[in-house]
Amino acid sequence: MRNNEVARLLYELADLSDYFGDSPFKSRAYRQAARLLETMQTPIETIAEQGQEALEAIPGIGKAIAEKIRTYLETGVIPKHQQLLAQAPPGILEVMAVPGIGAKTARLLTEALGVHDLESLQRALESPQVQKLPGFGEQKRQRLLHLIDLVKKSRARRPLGSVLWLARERLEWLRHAPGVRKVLLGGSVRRMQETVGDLDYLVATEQNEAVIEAFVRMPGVAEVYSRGENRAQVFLSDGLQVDLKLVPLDSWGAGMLYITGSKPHSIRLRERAIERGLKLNEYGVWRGTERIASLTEEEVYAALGLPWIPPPLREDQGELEAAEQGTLPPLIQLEQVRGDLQSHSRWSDGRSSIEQLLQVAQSLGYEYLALTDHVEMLMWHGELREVFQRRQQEIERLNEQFGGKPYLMNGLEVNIEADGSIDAPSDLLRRAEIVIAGVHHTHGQPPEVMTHRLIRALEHPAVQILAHPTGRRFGKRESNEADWERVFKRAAQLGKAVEVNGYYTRMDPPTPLVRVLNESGAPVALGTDAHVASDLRYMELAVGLAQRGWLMPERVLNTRPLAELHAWLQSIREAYP
DNA sequence: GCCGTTTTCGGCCCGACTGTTTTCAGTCG
Repeated sequence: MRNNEVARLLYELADLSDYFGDSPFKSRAYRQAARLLETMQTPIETIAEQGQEALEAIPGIGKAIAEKIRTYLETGVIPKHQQLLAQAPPGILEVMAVPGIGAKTARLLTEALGVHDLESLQRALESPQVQKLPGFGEQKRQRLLHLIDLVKKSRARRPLGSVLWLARERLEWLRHAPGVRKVLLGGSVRRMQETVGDLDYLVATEQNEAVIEAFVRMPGVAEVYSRGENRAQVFLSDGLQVDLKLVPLDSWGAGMLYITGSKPHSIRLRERAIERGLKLNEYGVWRGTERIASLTEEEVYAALGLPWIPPPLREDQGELEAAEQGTLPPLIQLEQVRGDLQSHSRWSDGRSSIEQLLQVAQSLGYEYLALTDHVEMLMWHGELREVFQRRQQEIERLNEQFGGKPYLMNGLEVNIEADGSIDAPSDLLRRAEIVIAGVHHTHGQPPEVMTHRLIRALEHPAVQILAHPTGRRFGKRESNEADWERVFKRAAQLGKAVEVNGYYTRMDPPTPLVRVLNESGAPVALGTDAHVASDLRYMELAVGLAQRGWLMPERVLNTRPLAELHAWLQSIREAYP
């Protein structure tokens, strides 16, 4: 699947187009097409095979972009992109990535001072000549010098799970700051997007100055990028950007909508307002100078003729159409989850004891917890069957001691070998209460090979759940490629489940594939893949991801009471003598 | 560059902040 690489090129083309002063609507079109590609479930090459007309049929892609995509897939380059890249200074895209340097400023710096990358930008800013440029004063010079360091430090998006809980601590800190009436953590975090570029907070207040002052003095702030009456932006010492937006209390709902985004969702809503002779901004919905809605999100959506749309769906991925037709799905909720279907203890590579896992599961109010230690790692503790036996005894003892609250399931996670076979002996597979299978080595096989491998694993009679389907790890490994529609459909035919994995560096499958999984009809297992007891909190991430994939509670195994879950496991087990 | 039961031409979301400016362009979310 080459969607992401085509998208990256289109983003670059957009920046280059801005740099050379082309119409801003042209770069907007490039960026929209790029975003479209990133969120598409179907490989763009599959669509391109059906001809250029098929590409042009995608809304947002017209003749010119279709032609570029087709040429890229055939030749590996987009001529226009190559041409602009050759004409532009080599490192200009990283220069334009510095906050505060856009296309115009970059162009000016290049033409006047030969700036072509971060190094030459730094030298130019340290030289006296820069202040002779129009619009370049001492303040701007200092500010940009600071920001270069920040860019070098870290502007990459981070996994949601690595910032979510810290972001909430900051939320509580803000809640108690003087003058704060209401506070919300919005942006991609509220939408439960798998990665986060910055933190966005909304505060309702009548004391703007006091709140802004508290915000920029918050612990961990390294750099104040901007501060005004109604908003401020800072960078933390680790490079993370944090934005604050202030609204009056009576604009709370409109403000929530604004701070939550996503941008394409907001733009669609504003266009919708215009169609109705209205205007939408962060202060409300307006008919002329009269404000007709603003207090709650529900009210604002209603003024635009729509029901409230849950934040994880606000991506302009069909949610507005569904809302209009009244077909928004009732999404799975965290409170409906009765247990966790993947966890690891010290019996394999986990760092908590089974009892520690149990205690956290109990504090979460779970009915059950599946212990799914890696079968090949049990051997670290001795002879495989003997270890399995001792582990089973410990599980039974704890179930007795705690009265089955939560009930511990004696499960196993097994490897899917390169050819799709399963690495565990059949007698152990029969004794395990739940068996999940995942790819842990030989990643990156060709899609056809991986497709057969996963389908063969699903067809193994002992396998009940396909774990972390694509194998991606943020910052380490891209998703494996396969014909996911076929894999998930096969799972559905077999009545077997596919996992939505909430471990913070996995979040697997990615959102677009959760949508494919949703369409397939296969049962879904939510698992945290906990390796420490506290990791069990990642269930929230699994649920968020499931919501982004439009999953409804009845599709999710974890919403079932233990007896029903056992019945489902048994129904699959019966085919395995 | 895309798009169209008002349009195939003329639109394309809306507002805040910065820095330097004698009223605003550039940038960003």
